[in-house]
Amino acid sequence: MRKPCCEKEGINKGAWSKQEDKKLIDYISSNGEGCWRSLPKAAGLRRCGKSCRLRWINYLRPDIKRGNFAQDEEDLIVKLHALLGNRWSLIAGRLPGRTDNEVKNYWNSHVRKKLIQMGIDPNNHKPHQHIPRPLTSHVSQITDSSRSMEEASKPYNCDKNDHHENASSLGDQTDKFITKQIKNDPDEPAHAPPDLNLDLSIAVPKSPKKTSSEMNNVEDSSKVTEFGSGEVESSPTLNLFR
DNA sequence: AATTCTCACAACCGCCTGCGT
DNA sequence: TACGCAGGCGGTTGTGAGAAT
Repeated sequence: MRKPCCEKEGINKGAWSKQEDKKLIDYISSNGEGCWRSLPKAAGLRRCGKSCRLRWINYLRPDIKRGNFAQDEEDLIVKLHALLGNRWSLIAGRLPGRTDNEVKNYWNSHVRKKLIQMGIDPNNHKPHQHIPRPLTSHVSQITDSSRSMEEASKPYNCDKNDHHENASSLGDQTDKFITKQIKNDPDEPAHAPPDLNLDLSIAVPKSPKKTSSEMNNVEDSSKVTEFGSGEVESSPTLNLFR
């Protein structure tokens, strides 16, 4: 039997109040992010440490970008998802000011539907076999995506410093991993949109996480590691951005 | 105006990994 | 090497707001 991460009794759950937010912000401002387990008590919060961490990381951190996703952000999410699958934290790491939870929610509520409407299976980024694709709208959307992608790539190019700053803080492994996938295939240099800032150093993640869900997704993982010679190569969503 | 439905998003839960002992 | 703990991650659920009937 697994021990609970914290005592359940006397612990608040659900939405955070402004007072709670303030306590958390005040505490972290003066003490920094420390031991999440002991933080609630020290900060005078009746919350689980995990809950505090989540609240801080996803909503209270000063560098969080709130609001709608820009078209370029959306395009980037699609591309990264084609590369990485449901590795939301890695994807979020490429989106300055965005959190994994936010990216995940956005994917599930917006992007998934959009891809499905376009006749693309959001899980593998391949065309649905049995869902008839509305040709006209599909084409128009592709055109639109291609167009927007050109624009989308610009900010990442222009804002390289900003992006790099973010990337460096979010783990070289992610960057190295992505870069490897892209550089893996010398014959397909256009996997990453030319202007997209996926220009990162090379390395293989030392121990790719194999969660149970990923085990179910072995095919997917292999696609990622074999990117360039595998099926992702023909990913329609990636094709959209070529 | 009231009720039902749908959607978006905040938050929780359980599992996994890394690290210290 | 084995074990326990803390942090991190992804999947899922709960809930409130707005739309539709």
